[in-house]
Amino acid sequence: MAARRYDPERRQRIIDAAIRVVGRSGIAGLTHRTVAQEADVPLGSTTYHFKTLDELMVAALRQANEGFAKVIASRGGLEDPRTDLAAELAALMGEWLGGERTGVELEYELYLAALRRPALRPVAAEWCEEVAAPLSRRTDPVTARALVALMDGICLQVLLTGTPYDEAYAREVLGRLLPGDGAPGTDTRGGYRTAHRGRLRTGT
Amino acid sequence: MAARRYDPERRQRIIDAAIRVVGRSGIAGLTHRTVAQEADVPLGSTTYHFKTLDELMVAALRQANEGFAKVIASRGGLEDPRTDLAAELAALMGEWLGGERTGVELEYELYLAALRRPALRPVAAEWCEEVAAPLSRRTDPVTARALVALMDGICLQVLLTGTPYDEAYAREVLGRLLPGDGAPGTDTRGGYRTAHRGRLRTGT
DNA sequence: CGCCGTTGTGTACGCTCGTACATATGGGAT
DNA sequence: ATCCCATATGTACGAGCGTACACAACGGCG
Repeated sequence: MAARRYDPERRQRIIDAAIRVVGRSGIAGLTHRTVAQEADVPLGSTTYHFKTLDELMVAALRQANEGFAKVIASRGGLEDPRTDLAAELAALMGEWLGGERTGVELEYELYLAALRRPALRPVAAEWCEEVAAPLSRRTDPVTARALVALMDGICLQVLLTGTPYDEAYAREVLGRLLPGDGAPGTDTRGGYRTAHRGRLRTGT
Repeated sequence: MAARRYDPERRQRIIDAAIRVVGRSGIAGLTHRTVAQEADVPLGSTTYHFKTLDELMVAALRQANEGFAKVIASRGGLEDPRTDLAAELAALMGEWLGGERTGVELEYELYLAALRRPALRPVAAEWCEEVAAPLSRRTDPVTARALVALMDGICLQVLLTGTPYDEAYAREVLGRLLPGDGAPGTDTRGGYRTAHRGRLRTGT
């Protein structure tokens, strides 16, 4: 394994390894040693590239954010003004939550770590803005921020309580947040049913 | 259960100490030793009463939940159908977030810990239901759940990104979630302004 | 009154952690 | 070709962790 000297991708590989470690064992399992082992580099290498674990987490969170941003971008429907925005978002969440729990846990854990680690807060703020930006183009900035907040809240309820994700519910309440630009469902008073325009998508 | 070396307050004091420790140093700082020191009991005492740290966290989270439930209950306005529910909730959040950050961090950290610790999930679920229950009496269960989700999301955005809490914004978007039961603000399209009935409250 | 099992306490063990540091290496400036 | 220093590595240290386990205390029972 020698001949690893001068490895310009070393830093990147360490970040990738950190993400895998957090995905597998959570932030609690993130140490210089576990990352070194996962990346197959000596201990000194991780401490050299990232003096502190916070630094490593910042890099990992930033990279995880980019991954999520790609997922959003790849789902073109968000920009198309003819689609039902609430339905589109609800479907997106369904897809995300329907995948491996590991990936979702990973991103949320890094994101939520900002609660105690001020170093992560700017990155968390970036994430909020990045997600809200494309939504702002469909509605307005205030609504966009609220949509992000509600999506966060719904995802957390699913993840924290173990309740299964209910896409119709998500579509309904997301729709209520949209300013009355033509349709959505504030008319379904005492509980949503099937009263929805827009295409239907299978939940998770 | 008889009174051997009967110290019924011992267990409770350990829980209280655990809450203080989490408030000060976060979950990462929660160990049998730190709790023992904080509670001024020997190390063996904490391991005796709580075989595992998860067990201790469950007790701590449950107790923290009770504290929050009291805060809600003490704010009578929620039950009074004449008050503006969205404004009431926004004010409640303002009060909560305006207090010491420690307390808010504490509850959220324990709550969010359920993401990785299945043992905490039933307690987290209880909390959701406890908060949603009184809201269900004012609207319907679906709306109540959505209100809780949105409040969570807004609080998290404040806590994770460092953005200051904007009570008028919260009131506006919470109001949009309410089914059109008479008033609130889905009429303010492209941005909220001052268009609100109900009393005004100073933000944090 | 004196034994006994439940309940509480103190200490010591093995492990992993972050950190520091002395050393090796090799690309690029000269 | 030579030298220099940012890069890379291996090891050692002290601190803190969960856990185990032997021992002290004391109410109930014979």
